[in-house]
Amino acid sequence: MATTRQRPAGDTATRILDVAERLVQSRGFNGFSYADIAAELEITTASLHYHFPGKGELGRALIGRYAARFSDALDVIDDELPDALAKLVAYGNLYAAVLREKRLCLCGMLAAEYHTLPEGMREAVLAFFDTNEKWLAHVLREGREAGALRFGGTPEGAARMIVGGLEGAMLVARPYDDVARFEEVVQQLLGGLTINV
Amino acid sequence: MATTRQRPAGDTATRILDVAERLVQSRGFNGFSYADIAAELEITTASLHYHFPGKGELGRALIGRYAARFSDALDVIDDELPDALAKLVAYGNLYAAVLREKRLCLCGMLAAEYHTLPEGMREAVLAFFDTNEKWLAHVLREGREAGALRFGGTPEGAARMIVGGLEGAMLVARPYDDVARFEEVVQQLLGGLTINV
DNA sequence: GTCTATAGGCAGATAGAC
DNA sequence: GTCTATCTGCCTATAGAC
Repeated sequence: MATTRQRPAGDTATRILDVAERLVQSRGFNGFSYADIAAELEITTASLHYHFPGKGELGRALIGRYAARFSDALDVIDDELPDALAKLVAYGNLYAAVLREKRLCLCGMLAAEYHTLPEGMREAVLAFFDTNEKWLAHVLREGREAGALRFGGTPEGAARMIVGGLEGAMLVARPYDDVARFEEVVQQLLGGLTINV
Repeated sequence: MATTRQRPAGDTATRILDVAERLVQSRGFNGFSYADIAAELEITTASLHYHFPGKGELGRALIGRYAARFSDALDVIDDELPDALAKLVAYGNLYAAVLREKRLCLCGMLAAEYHTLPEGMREAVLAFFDTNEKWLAHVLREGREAGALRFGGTPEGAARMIVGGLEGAMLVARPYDDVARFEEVVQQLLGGLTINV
């Protein structure tokens, strides 16, 4: 108990990012305003502009934090799970956890709004997908070489199918408020890659 | 040449829908305004409100027209193509045609913004997905019974994988402005359903 | 049907006091 | 760091003339 703490956890900038992140993932970047964040944190919009001068800066910070967190999760999966299929299942669970909070993947949402995003956010969205596809392609290649996975085409192609499949499954499942619908698709998707179909 | 025709095709309501449809599919429902449509058609926003009292009414009309057009396309596929795999390929081509115009599926875009949509639009979005999944499930079931397709799980589950996979592949491919990326995923996705993998 | 004019609200953003 | 106060612009929408 070194620091005197206000109601919610973290410093102001962190709390702003937390609220903004949830708003973007549930309503979209064009579906919320500084006023929404301010009201929830009981501060003024002027204070928000002190921490993040403009909405574009806030958006870039959001993607940066989200991508770093995701990247850490991939490292943990690599460290803790040996075989390829288990890694893919764990990867799918990352998405399922987001959907359970009635959110979309941050970058999936931003991909939909891509052409309206401020400069700087767009490149960050692409970098997120690039990182994910690269990680998946590596897992898929090793899995196929080890005889644990079977698929036609390149590992990169299969990686893009998985990213697209998971993003799309979230997109469609969320309006139904039905996580089972998502998990069913994941099973179908990964089942097509296992050796014993 | 019965009717005297202005510059663009169709009556005013149709032209409004055409422009609005493109704007929603490229920028999102929260990413355009009546002013955008008015400027493009060189009329005033007041005229827009004459044809569509509010943005919600416009949105509902957009989904209705889009769903009807899509449904017609499915009927054509049923009439013209006999075997299941050909139908699935044709189905994928419907999406590819949209992506080629740098758009998302109208209802895919609206699914992302789902929780910000006016009442009345949400149900229409769900109905669109329901229709598509039902059609796909029928094709998949018949294809499997005829020995043309092979997949684990239920036809409904496989149908949801296809809808999610196509929607997500579009979502991710569009920022890269790369239709080949989309087509690659479609091939991978449908390839997993054919008998000769 | 389309216009001018305008209402009323909310958006992102800034200056300057404390 | 957070506030009050304010600006400018855009948003959806309406009244009423033509």
